Amino acid sequence: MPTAGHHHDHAHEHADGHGHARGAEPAAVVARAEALCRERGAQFTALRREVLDAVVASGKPPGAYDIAERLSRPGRRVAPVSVYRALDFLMELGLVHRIASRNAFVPCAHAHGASENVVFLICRTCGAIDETTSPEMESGLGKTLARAGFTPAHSILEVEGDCGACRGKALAGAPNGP
Amino acid sequence: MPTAGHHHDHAHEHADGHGHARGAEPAAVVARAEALCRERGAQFTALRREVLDAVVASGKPPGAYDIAERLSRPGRRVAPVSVYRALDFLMELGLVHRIASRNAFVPCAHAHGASENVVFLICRTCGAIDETTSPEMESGLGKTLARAGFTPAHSILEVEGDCGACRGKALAGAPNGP
DNA sequence: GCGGAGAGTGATACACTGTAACAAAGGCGC
DNA sequence: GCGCCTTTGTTACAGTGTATCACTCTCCGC
Repeated sequence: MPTAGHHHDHAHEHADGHGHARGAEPAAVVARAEALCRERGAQFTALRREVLDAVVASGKPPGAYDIAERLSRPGRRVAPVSVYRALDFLMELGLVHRIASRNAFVPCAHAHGASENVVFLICRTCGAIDETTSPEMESGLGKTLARAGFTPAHSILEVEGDCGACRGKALAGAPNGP
Repeated sequence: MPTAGHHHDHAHEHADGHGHARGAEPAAVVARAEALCRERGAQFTALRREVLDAVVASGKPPGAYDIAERLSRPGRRVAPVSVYRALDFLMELGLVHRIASRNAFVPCAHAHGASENVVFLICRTCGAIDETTSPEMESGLGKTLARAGFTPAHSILEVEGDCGACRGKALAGAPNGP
């Protein structure tokens, strides 16, 4: 699908209170990116914008090579290494996260700067990756780390399972009852 | 270091109550492996034992290619693919875990079967990876997942930071006070 | 405008990580 | 022994990420 379809498979609205839309408007993301770039004296170049767009618009989190392919057309080849550089930059800005268990990238969906610890919900059925936070989890983890004498710098928490929408579909389609 | 040096860099004892030694005796690990294999009618072959030994004995969590190199000698080459197969097998048995953020493998250090959710503490200084559990974190996370309507299958939680020993050393060596 | 410095990109090559496919060897029950 | 399955060997390949160097572009001071 060469056209930027921007459809979001995960239809369940967030029930908790971290207040943000998962499939944020690309325009808003771009605006934030420009602000962050100004702030640090960096450039929000065409390539970086295109890579960010690709991550935001993609239905399922793309890999770096997917993005490279997506941005390449006859007459203009974008090498994976360029994509990696752009992704590194966007990750430093906190606009993009890397999913270690999938080698994929997702747009950051929370107002960055508040809490550094996020939880990724990876649906093994539809492949969508949702992002949320869990203050309770965080405090519990903090206690455990303190007990172990470990000073955390950053952490990754990725949960694989079934999102509400897919679980609903599976139950509706299955012959055996819930 | 071709000899199985089995030194453990992380000297801090666990303060919590999940009661197990991190650098478990290889003999005990092997015994458990044999029991698990009998249980499922699988074979605990020489290769699998060697791969398990390599993971247990290694000071820092090795990658698959490290293990392959370690097991290879002039006259006997162990291909990475063989190591991957052995590792997959050992992971199914729950004897080995994979660290997604490092592409490395660690021996499972807890009495497997109790709680499936473990926390990996990755020291960015000495590279050692400790494993623990956090029931508080788990319950907090469970609430968040329930709120989001997400049904978890399994999750990975990897915290990078400084272990107590390394942090102590850093403070002792640094000119500026704590 | 001009020129230098640094940021950003292109391009190639390479290292590292993991898997597919098929053949060969070994264990186990009969 | 024979058939069947598990396990391993071997080769080739796909996927992921980095190193290096050259080139372009932008910004900034002059």
